[in-house]
Amino acid sequence: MKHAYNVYEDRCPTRLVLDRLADKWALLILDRLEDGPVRFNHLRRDIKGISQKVLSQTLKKLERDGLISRTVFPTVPVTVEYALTPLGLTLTETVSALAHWAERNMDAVLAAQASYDAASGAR
Amino acid sequence: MKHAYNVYEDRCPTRLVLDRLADKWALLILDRLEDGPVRFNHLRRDIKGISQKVLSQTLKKLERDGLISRTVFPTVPVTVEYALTPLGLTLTETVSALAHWAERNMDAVLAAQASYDAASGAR
DNA sequence: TCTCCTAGTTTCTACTGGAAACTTTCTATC
DNA sequence: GATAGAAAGTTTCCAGTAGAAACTAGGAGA
Repeated sequence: MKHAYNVYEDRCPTRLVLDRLADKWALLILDRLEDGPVRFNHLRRDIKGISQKVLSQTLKKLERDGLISRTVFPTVPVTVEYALTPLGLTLTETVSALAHWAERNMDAVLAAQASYDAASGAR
Repeated sequence: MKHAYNVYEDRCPTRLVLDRLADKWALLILDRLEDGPVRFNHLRRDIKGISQKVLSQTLKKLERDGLISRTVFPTVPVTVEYALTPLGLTLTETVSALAHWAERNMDAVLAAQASYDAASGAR
């Protein structure tokens, strides 16, 4: 198994992937899809604060990268379902680890921010 | 163990943390610091393509969040060393998993992009 | 007929990223 | 003595992107 790729290199294509993953909304979408397929407006409602534009842009990018699939059902008002691909599935463990690290360590981060702000404010 | 925090909620402070971690440069910096303290210009040289402005901004934010520490040595031209804090250390496993997922799965992503572009280009 | 549902696109503004130049303090070199 | 270089940034400018809100389209239901 050769590892010709190196995230520290500029021109390296892994930078493009890292750019995609290093996106708050992309992480939340991937994490939300972990439990099964979800429709557009359902995602929109679940992921509080995301706009329709950014949701559709992000979904399109994730689909292009082969991380999620888009299935259209010709129902009455057309239904579109998004789901993780096998490739996307290999990512969710890492992604949810990141999201839940934030939940677990929130208190420590808030405390650090408070003491940092107190120190620089007193300057 | 209470989990009052939820990344899917808008106003939730975890969103702030997720915003910080969902940053290409922050991830690369944390990953680069995993092996020990590094100086400013050393980081700048190692992480190809980062600008001085963004490097200093990102370091400042990570320091504020308590993930890295900044130590100034009053040497001839002043030397500044950045290192992971214990809190930051708890993140590196996850962060490097993300960075190296990109390296491992690059080929699959590039293939997916190519077939996606071929399909939509033929439309 | 009026309104809501689906899944988006469009428009506008405000913020942020990246490139390049400038700052400051000291050492070493010509 | 003047010049250049290295450390760690800050400042300036421009372009691209995020977010908010309105608009599209084609039915279903009151």
